[in-house]
Amino acid sequence: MGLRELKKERTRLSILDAALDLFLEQGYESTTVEQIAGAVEISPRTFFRYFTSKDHLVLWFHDHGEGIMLETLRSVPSDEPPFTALMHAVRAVLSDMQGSTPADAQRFLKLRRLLEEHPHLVGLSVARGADTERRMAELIAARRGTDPDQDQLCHLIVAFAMSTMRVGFECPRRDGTVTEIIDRMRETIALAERSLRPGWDL
Amino acid sequence: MGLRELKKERTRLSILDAALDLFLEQGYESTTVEQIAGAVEISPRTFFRYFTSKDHLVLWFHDHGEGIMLETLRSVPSDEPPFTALMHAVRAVLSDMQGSTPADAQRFLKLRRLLEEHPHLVGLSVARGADTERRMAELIAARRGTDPDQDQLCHLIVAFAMSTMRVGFECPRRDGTVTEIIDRMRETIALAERSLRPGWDL
DNA sequence: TGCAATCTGTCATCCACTGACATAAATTAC
DNA sequence: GTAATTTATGTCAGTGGATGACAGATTGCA
Repeated sequence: MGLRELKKERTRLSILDAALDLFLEQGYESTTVEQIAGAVEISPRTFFRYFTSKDHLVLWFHDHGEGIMLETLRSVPSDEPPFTALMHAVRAVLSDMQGSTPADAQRFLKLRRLLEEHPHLVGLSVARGADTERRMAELIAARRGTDPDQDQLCHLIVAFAMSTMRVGFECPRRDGTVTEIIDRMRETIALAERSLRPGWDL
Repeated sequence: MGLRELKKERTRLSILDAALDLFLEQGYESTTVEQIAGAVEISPRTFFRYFTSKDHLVLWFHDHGEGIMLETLRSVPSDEPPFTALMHAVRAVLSDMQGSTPADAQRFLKLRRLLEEHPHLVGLSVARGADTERRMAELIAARRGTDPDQDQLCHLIVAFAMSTMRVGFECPRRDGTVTEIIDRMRETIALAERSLRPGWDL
Protein backbone atom coordinates (compact mmCIF):
# COMPACT_ATOMS: atom_id res chain seq x y z
CA MET A 1 0.00 0.00 0.00
CA GLY A 2 1.48 3.32 -1.06
CA LEU A 3 1.98 6.36 1.09
CA ARG A 4 -0.97 7.96 -0.60
CA GLU A 5 -3.50 5.34 0.40
CA LEU A 6 -2.07 5.25 3.89
CA LYS A 7 -2.50 8.94 4.37
CA LYS A 8 -5.97 8.78 2.93
CA GLU A 9 -7.01 6.12 5.36
CA ARG A 10 -5.58 8.15 8.20
CA THR A 11 -7.52 11.31 7.35
CA ARG A 12 -10.59 9.18 6.83
CA LEU A 13 -10.37 7.93 10.39
CA SER A 14 -9.50 11.39 11.69
CA ILE A 15 -12.66 12.78 10.15
CA LEU A 16 -14.69 9.94 11.61
CA ASP A 17 -13.27 10.39 15.09
CA ALA A 18 -13.64 14.14 15.07
CA ALA A 19 -17.21 13.83 13.87
CA LEU A 20 -18.20 11.23 16.45
CA ASP A 21 -16.76 13.38 19.22
CA LEU A 22 -18.50 16.50 18.00
CA PHE A 23 -21.80 14.67 17.58
CA LEU A 24 -21.63 13.29 21.11
CA GLU A 25 -20.60 16.67 22.48
CA GLN A 26 -23.12 18.96 20.88
CA GLY A 27 -25.59 16.76 19.04
CA TYR A 28 -25.84 15.51 15.49
CA GLU A 29 -28.03 18.18 13.96
CA SER A 30 -26.24 21.09 15.52
CA THR A 31 -22.88 19.92 14.23
CA THR A 32 -22.12 21.27 10.78
CA VAL A 33 -19.89 19.74 8.17
CA GLU A 34 -17.89 22.94 8.34
CA GLN A 35 -17.12 22.28 12.00
CA ILE A 36 -16.07 18.71 11.34
CA ALA A 37 -13.86 19.79 8.47
CA GLY A 38 -12.40 22.53 10.64
CA ALA A 39 -11.57 20.06 13.40
CA VAL A 40 -9.37 18.02 11.06
CA GLU A 41 -8.19 21.04 9.10
CA ILE A 42 -9.54 20.17 5.71
CA SER A 43 -11.94 22.08 3.53
CA PRO A 44 -15.62 21.15 3.64
CA ARG A 45 -15.32 20.21 -0.01
CA THR A 46 -12.73 17.61 0.84
CA PHE A 47 -14.96 16.18 3.55
CA PHE A 48 -17.41 15.18 0.86
CA ARG A 49 -14.67 13.38 -1.01
CA TYR A 50 -14.22 11.07 1.95
CA PHE A 51 -17.85 10.72 2.97
CA THR A 52 -20.60 11.11 0.45
CA SER A 53 -22.80 12.83 3.01
CA LYS A 54 -22.97 13.79 6.65
CA ASP A 55 -25.23 10.79 7.17
CA HIS A 56 -22.62 8.53 5.67
CA LEU A 57 -20.50 8.99 8.78
CA VAL A 58 -23.06 7.02 10.73
CA LEU A 59 -23.14 4.24 8.16
CA TRP A 60 -19.51 3.25 8.08
CA PHE A 61 -20.09 0.37 10.45
CA HIS A 62 -23.07 -0.87 8.52
CA ASP A 63 -21.09 -0.81 5.30
CA HIS A 64 -18.23 -2.64 6.91
CA GLY A 65 -20.55 -5.30 8.30
CA GLU A 66 -22.39 -5.66 5.03
CA GLY A 67 -19.14 -6.34 3.24
CA ILE A 68 -18.24 -9.10 5.65
CA MET A 69 -21.68 -10.65 5.45
CA LEU A 70 -21.84 -10.76 1.67
CA GLU A 71 -18.34 -12.17 1.51
CA THR A 72 -19.18 -14.86 4.05
CA LEU A 73 -22.40 -15.72 2.28
CA ARG A 74 -20.55 -16.40 -0.91
CA SER A 75 -18.01 -18.68 0.77
CA VAL A 76 -20.32 -20.71 2.99
CA PRO A 77 -21.11 -24.20 1.58
CA SER A 78 -24.28 -24.03 -0.43
CA ASP A 79 -25.87 -27.13 1.06
CA GLU A 80 -26.43 -25.25 4.30
CA PRO A 81 -29.98 -23.98 4.80
CA PRO A 82 -30.25 -20.27 3.89
CA PHE A 83 -31.06 -18.97 7.35
CA THR A 84 -28.20 -20.94 8.86
CA ALA A 85 -25.89 -19.48 6.25
CA LEU A 86 -27.09 -15.99 7.12
CA MET A 87 -26.49 -16.58 10.80
CA HIS A 88 -22.97 -17.64 9.90
CA ALA A 89 -22.57 -14.35 8.14
CA VAL A 90 -23.74 -12.51 11.25
CA ARG A 91 -21.30 -14.47 13.37
CA ALA A 92 -18.54 -13.50 10.95
CA VAL A 93 -19.28 -9.88 11.77
CA LEU A 94 -19.01 -10.70 15.46
CA SER A 95 -15.66 -12.41 14.93
CA ASP A 96 -14.42 -9.36 13.10
CA MET A 97 -15.49 -7.17 16.02
CA GLN A 98 -13.70 -9.44 18.44
CA GLY A 99 -10.51 -9.09 16.45
CA SER A 100 -10.76 -5.34 15.98
CA THR A 101 -8.24 -2.85 17.33
CA PRO A 102 -9.04 -0.95 20.51
CA ALA A 103 -9.46 2.19 18.43
CA ASP A 104 -12.05 0.53 16.25
CA ALA A 105 -13.85 -0.82 19.30
CA GLN A 106 -13.94 2.70 20.69
CA ARG A 107 -15.48 3.98 17.48
CA PHE A 108 -18.08 1.29 17.57
CA LEU A 109 -19.04 2.08 21.14
CA LYS A 110 -19.21 5.79 20.38
CA LEU A 111 -21.46 5.09 17.44
CA ARG A 112 -23.73 3.08 19.67
CA ARG A 113 -23.95 5.88 22.21
CA LEU A 114 -24.76 8.25 19.40
CA LEU A 115 -27.56 6.06 18.11
CA GLU A 116 -28.92 5.73 21.61
CA GLU A 117 -29.04 9.48 22.08
CA HIS A 118 -30.43 10.17 18.62
CA PRO A 119 -32.88 7.38 17.78
CA HIS A 120 -33.80 8.92 14.47
CA LEU A 121 -30.27 8.11 13.26
CA VAL A 122 -31.14 4.44 13.53
CA GLY A 123 -33.40 5.10 10.59
CA LEU A 124 -30.39 5.87 8.40
CA SER A 125 -28.93 2.50 9.17
CA VAL A 126 -32.06 0.50 8.48
CA ALA A 127 -32.64 2.52 5.34
CA ARG A 128 -29.37 1.33 3.97
CA GLY A 129 -30.33 -2.08 5.31
CA ALA A 130 -33.11 -2.19 2.74
CA ASP A 131 -30.47 -2.06 0.05
CA THR A 132 -28.42 -4.71 1.74
CA GLU A 133 -31.43 -6.96 1.99
CA ARG A 134 -32.07 -6.74 -1.71
CA ARG A 135 -28.53 -7.81 -2.49
CA MET A 136 -28.69 -10.66 -0.01
CA ALA A 137 -32.04 -11.85 -1.29
CA GLU A 138 -30.43 -12.30 -4.69
CA LEU A 139 -27.69 -14.45 -3.22
CA ILE A 140 -30.19 -16.54 -1.28
CA ALA A 141 -32.41 -16.96 -4.31
CA ALA A 142 -29.41 -18.13 -6.31
CA ARG A 143 -28.65 -20.59 -3.53
CA ARG A 144 -32.22 -21.85 -3.67
CA GLY A 145 -32.20 -21.87 -7.44
CA THR A 146 -35.21 -19.53 -7.63
CA ASP A 147 -36.04 -16.17 -9.15
CA PRO A 148 -36.02 -13.47 -6.47
CA ASP A 149 -39.04 -11.84 -8.10
CA GLN A 150 -41.16 -14.94 -7.72
CA ASP A 151 -39.79 -16.40 -4.54
CA GLN A 152 -41.25 -14.59 -1.55
CA LEU A 153 -39.58 -16.90 0.90
CA CYS A 154 -36.08 -15.75 0.04
CA HIS A 155 -37.06 -12.20 0.96
CA LEU A 156 -38.64 -13.37 4.16
CA ILE A 157 -35.56 -15.36 5.12
CA VAL A 158 -33.30 -12.37 4.61
CA ALA A 159 -35.70 -10.01 6.36
CA PHE A 160 -35.93 -12.29 9.39
CA ALA A 161 -32.17 -12.64 9.50
CA MET A 162 -31.58 -8.91 9.37
CA SER A 163 -34.28 -8.35 11.96
CA THR A 164 -32.48 -10.73 14.24
CA MET A 165 -29.26 -8.84 13.78
CA ARG A 166 -30.89 -5.50 14.32
CA VAL A 167 -32.63 -6.61 17.50
CA GLY A 168 -29.35 -8.06 18.77
CA PHE A 169 -27.53 -4.78 18.26
CA GLU A 170 -30.32 -2.69 19.68
CA CYS A 171 -29.05 -0.51 22.47
CA PRO A 172 -29.59 -1.86 25.93
CA ARG A 173 -29.98 1.08 28.26
CA ARG A 174 -26.61 0.78 29.97
CA ASP A 175 -23.92 0.39 27.36
CA GLY A 176 -21.41 -2.35 27.89
CA THR A 177 -18.17 -3.54 26.44
CA VAL A 178 -17.82 -4.98 22.98
CA THR A 179 -17.70 -8.44 24.51
CA GLU A 180 -21.00 -7.91 26.28
CA ILE A 181 -22.59 -6.77 23.07
CA ILE A 182 -21.30 -9.82 21.23
CA ASP A 183 -22.68 -12.10 23.91
CA ARG A 184 -26.02 -10.40 23.73
CA MET A 185 -26.01 -10.82 19.98
CA ARG A 186 -25.33 -14.54 20.34
CA GLU A 187 -28.31 -14.86 22.67
CA THR A 188 -30.51 -13.13 20.14
CA ILE A 189 -29.40 -15.52 17.42
CA ALA A 190 -30.27 -18.45 19.65
CA LEU A 191 -33.63 -16.89 20.42
CA ALA A 192 -34.41 -16.46 16.74
CA GLU A 193 -33.39 -20.01 15.92
CA ARG A 194 -35.66 -21.26 18.68
CA SER A 195 -38.52 -19.20 17.26
CA LEU A 196 -38.47 -20.66 13.79
CA ARG A 197 -39.95 -23.92 12.70
CA PRO A 198 -37.20 -26.40 11.77
CA GLY A 199 -36.81 -26.64 8.04
CA TRP A 200 -38.89 -23.51 7.36
CA ASP A 201 -36.21 -22.07 5.12
CA LEU A 202 -35.70 -25.03 2.79
CA MET B 1 -65.78 19.71 10.23
CA GLY B 2 -65.48 23.35 9.30
CA LEU B 3 -64.93 24.77 5.87
CA ARG B 4 -61.39 25.58 6.85
CA GLU B 5 -60.35 22.01 7.62
CA LEU B 6 -62.09 20.82 4.49
CA LYS B 7 -60.16 23.20 2.31
CA LYS B 8 -56.97 22.28 4.06
CA GLU B 9 -57.50 18.61 3.38
CA ARG B 10 -58.22 19.39 -0.24
CA THR B 11 -54.99 21.31 -0.79
CA ARG B 12 -53.16 18.58 1.06
CA LEU B 13 -54.36 16.03 -1.44
CA SER B 14 -53.73 18.39 -4.36
CA ILE B 15 -50.13 18.75 -3.31
CA LEU B 16 -49.79 15.00 -2.94
CA ASP B 17 -51.27 14.29 -6.35
CA ALA B 18 -49.28 16.96 -8.11
CA ALA B 19 -46.12 15.70 -6.47
CA LEU B 20 -46.71 12.06 -7.34
CA ASP B 21 -47.37 12.96 -10.96
CA LEU B 22 -44.28 15.12 -11.19
CA PHE B 23 -42.14 12.48 -9.55
CA LEU B 24 -43.32 9.81 -11.95
CA GLU B 25 -42.88 12.14 -14.90
CA GLN B 26 -39.43 13.52 -14.30
CA GLY B 27 -38.00 11.64 -11.34
CA TYR B 28 -37.90 12.30 -7.63
CA GLU B 29 -34.58 14.08 -7.31
CA SER B 30 -35.07 16.30 -10.31
CA THR B 31 -38.40 17.55 -9.05
CA THR B 32 -38.04 20.58 -6.81
CA VAL B 33 -40.36 21.69 -4.07
CA GLU B 34 -40.71 24.92 -5.98
CA GLN B 35 -42.15 23.01 -8.94
CA ILE B 36 -44.60 21.11 -6.78
CA ALA B 37 -45.70 24.31 -5.09
CA GLY B 38 -46.03 25.97 -8.46
CA ALA B 39 -48.21 23.18 -9.79
CA VAL B 40 -50.78 23.75 -7.04
CA GLU B 41 -50.22 27.50 -6.94
CA ILE B 42 -48.97 27.87 -3.43
CA SER B 43 -45.71 29.26 -2.16
CA PRO B 44 -42.90 26.86 -1.32
CA ARG B 45 -43.15 28.05 2.25
CA THR B 46 -46.74 26.86 2.43
CA PHE B 47 -45.74 23.50 1.05
CA PHE B 48 -43.69 22.93 4.18
CA ARG B 49 -46.71 23.72 6.32
CA TYR B 50 -48.52 20.75 4.79
CA PHE B 51 -45.59 18.35 4.55
CA THR B 52 -42.67 18.63 6.90
CA SER B 53 -40.28 17.71 4.11
CA LYS B 54 -40.14 16.59 0.53
CA ASP B 55 -39.53 13.07 1.79
CA HIS B 56 -42.67 13.26 3.87
CA LEU B 57 -44.72 13.04 0.68
CA VAL B 58 -43.57 9.46 0.26
CA LEU B 59 -44.42 8.58 3.86
CA TRP B 60 -48.06 9.50 3.93
CA PHE B 61 -49.11 5.92 3.35
CA HIS B 62 -46.79 4.58 5.99
CA ASP B 63 -48.11 7.09 8.51
CA HIS B 64 -51.68 6.19 7.65
CA GLY B 65 -50.97 2.48 8.03
CA GLU B 66 -49.09 2.96 11.25
CA GLY B 67 -52.05 4.78 12.73
CA ILE B 68 -54.38 1.94 11.87
CA MET B 69 -52.01 -0.68 13.21
CA LEU B 70 -51.45 1.00 16.56
CA GLU B 71 -55.16 1.60 16.94
CA THR B 72 -55.94 -2.03 16.15
CA LEU B 73 -53.25 -3.28 18.50
CA ARG B 74 -54.81 -1.40 21.37
CA SER B 75 -58.27 -2.78 20.71
CA VAL B 76 -57.42 -6.42 20.05
CA PRO B 77 -58.12 -8.72 23.07
CA SER B 78 -54.99 -9.06 25.14
CA ASP B 79 -55.16 -12.81 25.52
CA GLU B 80 -54.22 -13.21 21.89
CA PRO B 81 -50.59 -14.11 21.26
CA PRO B 82 -48.59 -11.02 20.29
CA PHE B 83 -47.71 -12.07 16.77
CA THR B 84 -51.30 -12.99 16.04
CA ALA B 85 -52.36 -9.60 17.31
CA LEU B 86 -49.84 -7.94 15.02
CA MET B 87 -51.10 -9.89 12.03
CA HIS B 88 -54.58 -8.66 12.91
CA ALA B 89 -53.23 -5.16 12.78
CA VAL B 90 -51.76 -5.80 9.34
CA ARG B 91 -55.06 -7.20 8.15
CA ALA B 92 -56.76 -4.07 9.43
CA VAL B 93 -54.58 -2.06 7.06
CA LEU B 94 -55.65 -4.34 4.22
CA SER B 95 -59.32 -3.86 5.10
CA ASP B 96 -58.82 -0.13 5.07
CA MET B 97 -57.27 -0.37 1.62
CA GLN B 98 -60.16 -2.43 0.39
CA GLY B 99 -62.61 0.21 1.55
CA SER B 100 -60.64 3.15 0.19
CA THR B 101 -61.92 5.51 -2.49
CA PRO B 102 -60.76 5.04 -6.07
CA ALA B 103 -58.75 8.22 -5.74
CA ASP B 104 -56.91 6.85 -2.74
CA ALA B 105 -56.31 3.56 -4.51
CA GLN B 106 -54.81 5.49 -7.40
CA ARG B 107 -52.49 7.32 -5.06
CA PHE B 108 -51.40 4.08 -3.52
CA LEU B 109 -50.62 2.51 -6.87
CA LYS B 110 -48.73 5.59 -7.99
CA LEU B 111 -46.68 5.49 -4.83
CA ARG B 112 -45.84 1.87 -5.50
CA ARG B 113 -44.72 2.64 -9.01
CA LEU B 114 -42.59 5.43 -7.64
CA LEU B 115 -40.93 3.14 -5.12
CA GLU B 116 -40.31 0.58 -7.81
CA GLU B 117 -38.59 3.12 -10.03
CA HIS B 118 -36.61 4.68 -7.20
CA PRO B 119 -35.60 1.89 -4.85
CA HIS B 120 -33.69 4.24 -2.59
CA LEU B 121 -37.01 5.82 -1.59
CA VAL B 122 -37.92 2.55 0.06
CA GLY B 123 -35.25 3.45 2.56
CA LEU B 124 -37.30 6.42 3.72
CA SER B 125 -40.20 4.19 4.51
CA VAL B 126 -38.24 1.58 6.42
CA ALA B 127 -36.39 4.34 8.24
CA ARG B 128 -39.66 5.58 9.64
CA GLY B 129 -40.50 1.95 10.24
CA ALA B 130 -37.77 1.84 12.85
CA ASP B 131 -39.71 4.44 14.82
CA THR B 132 -42.92 2.54 14.38
CA GLU B 133 -41.32 -0.63 15.62
CA ARG B 134 -40.18 1.03 18.81
CA ARG B 135 -43.69 2.20 19.57
CA MET B 136 -45.14 -1.21 18.80
CA ALA B 137 -42.55 -2.99 20.91
CA GLU B 138 -43.75 -0.95 23.88
CA LEU B 139 -47.32 -2.05 23.30
CA ILE B 140 -46.29 -5.68 22.94
CA ALA B 141 -44.14 -5.52 26.03
CA ALA B 142 -47.08 -4.09 27.96
CA ARG B 143 -49.19 -6.93 26.65
CA ARG B 144 -46.60 -9.43 27.83
CA GLY B 145 -46.14 -7.61 31.11
CA THR B 146 -42.44 -7.12 30.53
CA ASP B 147 -39.98 -4.24 30.34
CA PRO B 148 -39.13 -3.51 26.71
CA ASP B 149 -35.51 -2.85 27.71
CA GLN B 150 -35.08 -6.33 29.13
CA ASP B 151 -37.36 -8.33 26.89
CA GLN B 152 -35.61 -9.09 23.62
CA LEU B 153 -38.46 -11.25 22.41
CA CYS B 154 -40.92 -8.39 22.16
CA HIS B 155 -38.56 -6.62 19.77
CA LEU B 156 -38.09 -9.77 17.76
CA ILE B 157 -41.82 -10.33 17.50
CA VAL B 158 -42.42 -6.82 16.22
CA ALA B 159 -39.45 -6.99 13.85
CA PHE B 160 -40.65 -10.25 12.36
CA ALA B 161 -44.15 -8.87 11.96
CA MET B 162 -42.97 -5.74 10.21
CA SER B 163 -40.65 -7.79 8.03
CA THR B 164 -43.60 -9.87 6.97
CA MET B 165 -45.54 -6.76 6.06
CA ARG B 166 -42.66 -5.25 4.17
CA VAL B 167 -42.03 -8.40 2.17
CA GLY B 168 -45.71 -8.62 1.36
CA PHE B 169 -45.80 -5.10 0.00
CA GLU B 170 -42.58 -5.49 -1.91
CA CYS B 171 -43.06 -4.63 -5.53
CA PRO B 172 -43.62 -7.58 -7.83
CA ARG B 173 -42.27 -6.68 -11.24
CA ARG B 174 -45.60 -6.25 -12.95
CA ASP B 175 -47.80 -4.04 -10.82
CA GLY B 176 -51.32 -5.19 -10.27
CA THR B 177 -54.54 -3.90 -8.85
CA VAL B 178 -55.09 -3.15 -5.21
CA THR B 179 -56.91 -6.45 -4.87
CA GLU B 180 -53.97 -8.36 -6.24
CA ILE B 181 -51.65 -6.67 -3.81
CA ILE B 182 -53.94 -7.50 -0.93
CA ASP B 183 -54.06 -11.14 -1.98
CA ARG B 184 -50.33 -11.26 -2.22
CA MET B 185 -50.06 -9.78 1.23
CA ARG B 186 -52.38 -12.44 2.63
CA GLU B 187 -50.18 -15.15 1.14
CA THR B 188 -47.15 -13.61 2.77
CA ILE B 189 -48.87 -13.60 6.14
CA ALA B 190 -49.69 -17.27 5.74
CA LEU B 191 -46.11 -17.99 4.73
CA ALA B 192 -44.78 -16.24 7.81
CA GLU B 193 -47.16 -18.05 10.10
CA ARG B 194 -46.07 -21.35 8.61
CA SER B 195 -42.44 -20.41 9.20
CA LEU B 196 -42.71 -19.79 12.90
CA ARG B 197 -42.75 -22.38 15.62
CA PRO B 198 -46.18 -22.56 17.28
CA GLY B 199 -46.14 -20.76 20.59
CA TRP B 200 -42.83 -19.02 19.92
CA ASP B 201 -44.26 -15.63 20.84
CA LEU B 202 -45.72 -16.50 24.23
C1' DT C 1 -70.02 44.24 10.71
C1' DG C 2 -66.11 43.75 13.45
C1' DC C 3 -62.95 40.97 16.31
C1' DA C 4 -59.99 36.98 16.89
C1' DA C 5 -57.82 33.02 15.24
C1' DT C 6 -55.59 31.04 11.66
C1' DC C 7 -53.56 30.62 6.99
C1' DT C 8 -50.54 32.39 3.56
C1' DG C 9 -46.79 34.77 1.08
C1' DT C 10 -42.45 37.31 1.26
C1' DC C 11 -37.94 37.77 2.84
C1' DA C 12 -33.75 36.54 4.87
C1' DT C 13 -30.95 32.92 6.26
C1' DC C 14 -28.71 28.35 7.21
C1' DC C 15 -26.82 24.29 5.75
C1' DA C 16 -25.96 20.05 2.94
C1' DC C 17 -24.19 19.10 -1.29
C1' DT C 18 -22.13 19.53 -6.27
C1' DG C 19 -19.57 20.98 -10.50
C1' DA C 20 -15.66 23.47 -12.37
C1' DC C 21 -11.25 24.84 -12.23
C1' DA C 22 -6.67 25.81 -10.52
C1' DT C 23 -3.02 24.30 -7.47
C1' DA C 24 -0.30 21.12 -4.85
C1' DA C 25 1.28 16.70 -3.84
C1' DA C 26 2.63 11.93 -4.77
C1' DT C 27 3.72 8.25 -8.34
C1' DT C 28 5.85 6.73 -12.22
C1' DA C 29 8.99 6.86 -16.13
C1' DC C 30 13.23 8.07 -17.84
C1' DG D 1 17.17 13.41 -9.81
C1' DT D 2 14.15 15.42 -12.82
C1' DA D 3 10.19 15.47 -15.91
C1' DA D 4 5.68 13.92 -16.89
C1' DT D 5 1.48 11.91 -15.16
C1' DT D 6 -1.78 10.96 -12.04
C1' DT D 7 -4.43 12.05 -8.13
C1' DA D 8 -5.71 14.81 -3.96
C1' DT D 9 -6.95 19.33 -2.24
C1' DG D 10 -8.75 24.07 -1.91
C1' DT D 11 -11.50 27.92 -3.67
C1' DC D 12 -15.55 29.60 -5.63
C1' DA D 13 -20.02 29.88 -7.18
C1' DG D 14 -24.42 27.93 -7.20
C1' DT D 15 -28.64 24.79 -6.23
C1' DG D 16 -32.08 23.12 -3.38
C1' DG D 17 -34.19 21.79 1.04
C1' DA D 18 -35.73 23.66 5.25
C1' DT D 19 -36.80 27.24 9.10
C1' DG D 20 -37.87 31.64 11.66
C1' DA D 21 -40.01 36.21 11.56
C1' DC D 22 -43.30 39.25 10.16
C1' DA D 23 -47.09 41.36 7.53
C1' DG D 24 -51.25 40.87 5.05
C1' DA D 25 -55.19 38.00 3.71
C1' DT D 26 -58.82 34.70 4.88
C1' DT D 27 -61.98 32.43 7.66
C1' DG D 28 -64.92 31.56 11.87
C1' DC D 29 -67.62 33.55 15.22
C1' DA D 30 -70.08 37.04 18.24
